[in-house]
Amino acid sequence: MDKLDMIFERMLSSRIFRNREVLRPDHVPDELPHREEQILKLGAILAPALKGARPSNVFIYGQTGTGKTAVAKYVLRRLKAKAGDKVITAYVNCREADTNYRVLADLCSFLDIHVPFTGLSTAEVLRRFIKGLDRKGKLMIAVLDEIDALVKKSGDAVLYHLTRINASLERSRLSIIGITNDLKFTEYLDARVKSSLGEEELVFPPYTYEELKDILDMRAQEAFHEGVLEEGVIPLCAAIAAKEHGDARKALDLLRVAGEIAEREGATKVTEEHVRKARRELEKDRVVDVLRTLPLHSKLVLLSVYRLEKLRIREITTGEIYNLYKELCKALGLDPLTQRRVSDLISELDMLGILNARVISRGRYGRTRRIRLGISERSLKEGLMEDPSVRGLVHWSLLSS
DNA sequence: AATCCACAGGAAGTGCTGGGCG
DNA sequence: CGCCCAGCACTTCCTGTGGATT
Repeated sequence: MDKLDMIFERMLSSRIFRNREVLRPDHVPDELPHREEQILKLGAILAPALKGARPSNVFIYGQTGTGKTAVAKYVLRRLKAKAGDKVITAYVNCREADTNYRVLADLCSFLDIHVPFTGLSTAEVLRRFIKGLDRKGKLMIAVLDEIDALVKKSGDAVLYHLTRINASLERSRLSIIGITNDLKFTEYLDARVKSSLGEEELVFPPYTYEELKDILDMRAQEAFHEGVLEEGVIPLCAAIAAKEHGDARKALDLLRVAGEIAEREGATKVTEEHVRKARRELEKDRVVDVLRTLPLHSKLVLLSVYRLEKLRIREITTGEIYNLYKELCKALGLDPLTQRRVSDLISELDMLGILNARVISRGRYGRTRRIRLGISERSLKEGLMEDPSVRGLVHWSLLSS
């Protein structure tokens, strides 16, 4: 091995990580601690598939990072291993495929049916799906993950059709596993869909602090070299995640990023300080990432809020923002959007946590929203500076009066 | 008790994109 | 080719409202 090889080799062979992939959020491990009960229950529900019978539809509830997706994927994998070609398993993330059309198109792809990503009517895609599935003469088990996102955005029409599809199938059958982290969302569902989809229900409780520690311990053995984690690291990750509704994904993210930071610094050990840095970095990355990809007019709205805060305006309202926003548009030679639209943009920014907007009534002086910035000045600048069309305005906003 | 502000936020419609079908 | 479709960003028009002021 020559010197160059050694440089490459040092890069390649991490002193920290053995295999960081097992800390990634979409990794499904061979063992899921503290989910035995859910695994067995889901397995029991799906077991009839082995004899060619149609399992009941299942509804899975639980907060983010409680293992819903991992358990569903895990059980399906095991089932598939036993059943072989007799069953077709499908997984659709409804946050990504968040329209009726796309969900159906995604399902079709598991049957090797090509559908264009636009152009057909939804009814036509449904027809093709039914025809394609029936031709297979098999059972299909379809996981619809984050199903609440679909229903909130596009209604339950597709779910209605999918739950009734078995009536139109002669040789095949379809079972649906719906996953949601929003417990209240079934209120939006048609009663028939609700009862059909909820033939069986599974609840995933949040992980406790102790359980999170177990999960991290197990994964850390695979992910890190021996002895690189300082003693308090895993407890700290678990404690932070336990506070946020027992979110295992968060715990794993913290551990992974802490490791990455340690590696970048050339440290030989991962310390609690690395975890604290990781926490800050994860939060900042999230915000900056959202900011960067914001449409231009949302950025201008945001800059207006920023400017008004700089001017120490006591109560920033929709109207004040709109006035300033119009000026920014003029300065850039853009046609301003209507106030109605800007009001919606403010709501979107509120939902992203970038702004805090609260409806208040000032009596005689009307009903409006009081709006404040929900992120640090540093994140805001970092997120907006690289957009050439607003960079100048960021500087301008810094000047007072 | 009535008024009225400054909007919130629903409903419906428009124009455009990117694609299909016959 | 002309027409249709879904989705999106946006506009237009609208009704509703909490509470300080009259």
